[in-house]
Amino acid sequence: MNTIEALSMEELRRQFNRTGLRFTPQREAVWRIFEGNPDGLTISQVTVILAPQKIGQATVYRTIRALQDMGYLKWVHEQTGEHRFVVSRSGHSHMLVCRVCSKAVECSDCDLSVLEKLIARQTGFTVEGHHLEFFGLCPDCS
Amino acid sequence: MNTIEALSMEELRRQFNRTGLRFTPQREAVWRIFEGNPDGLTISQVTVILAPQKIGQATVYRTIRALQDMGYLKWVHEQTGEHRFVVSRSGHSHMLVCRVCSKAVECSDCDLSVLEKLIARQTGFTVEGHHLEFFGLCPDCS
DNA sequence: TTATTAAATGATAACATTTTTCATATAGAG
DNA sequence: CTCTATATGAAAAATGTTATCATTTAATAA
Repeated sequence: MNTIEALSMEELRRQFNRTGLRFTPQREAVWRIFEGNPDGLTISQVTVILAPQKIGQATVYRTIRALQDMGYLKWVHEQTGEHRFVVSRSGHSHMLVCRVCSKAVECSDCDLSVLEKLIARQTGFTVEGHHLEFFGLCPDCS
Repeated sequence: MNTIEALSMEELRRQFNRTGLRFTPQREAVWRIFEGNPDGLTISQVTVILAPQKIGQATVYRTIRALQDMGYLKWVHEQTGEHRFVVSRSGHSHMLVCRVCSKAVECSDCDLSVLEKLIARQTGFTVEGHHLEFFGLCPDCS
């Protein structure tokens, strides 16, 4: 579903540097965790995984926020209300989450522009964007 | 936008009782707060408003959760990450939130069924539902 | 390479949010 | 009116997030 090729570490470093941020071993470690877990992780999960490497939770929070700001991570809602963060390879996209196994896939060809125009006309709002999340059952859990 | 008539207190009481829950003065007070604030409130705002009436925050939490489970409240994201709860009078609907003044309106004629079918075909998922939130500028803030 | 410096780190504290506990009160049913 | 399971409120506990600050270090430029 509209997947662009994997991001190289050097590319990611450039993305960080472009905005005046530094690409540290800790940040690389956080990114690797997400790359290795396509269905996403909560902040607390990442914190636990990286604790043995002595990477503090403050760093995890800061890095996830940075990756999110750069558009490399998207979040979806957990049933618990917690946020789970998932790697996003396409630009703007929506998440589709399995209610049972929490598998998450990205779908980016969902065109809501027609809907946005309709809503704009009906409400008088200037619609700037949206957050859309689908949930259901993945093929394995169906 | 597809608004059904206001919910009477007796009706709300029946809804509570139907699920084995009790309709208490505290729960009525919480509901009244939401009815009087169409743009919604965060939990902490409700807590502050009801503090003089000596309604504990635990009760606020419990009541909001119940109202949410019954479908009478929907939440939208605050820029802070906090949830703001808004009365929902139509069955399924989407929220449209102003980035500046936080005005929130509901729009329920957004038909995503076509999109859901498309996604189902592309991913193999059984799509059960979605959460959709629009944001932008309300007419006053444009 | 090396020096410089602004940003990042991690430990801790501070803060905020949410849930639990439990003795007491009370809504709803009979 | 009585009875009982549920709700309440106050406080504590648990959980989640942000801020602080001395120290380290990535990136830049000499």
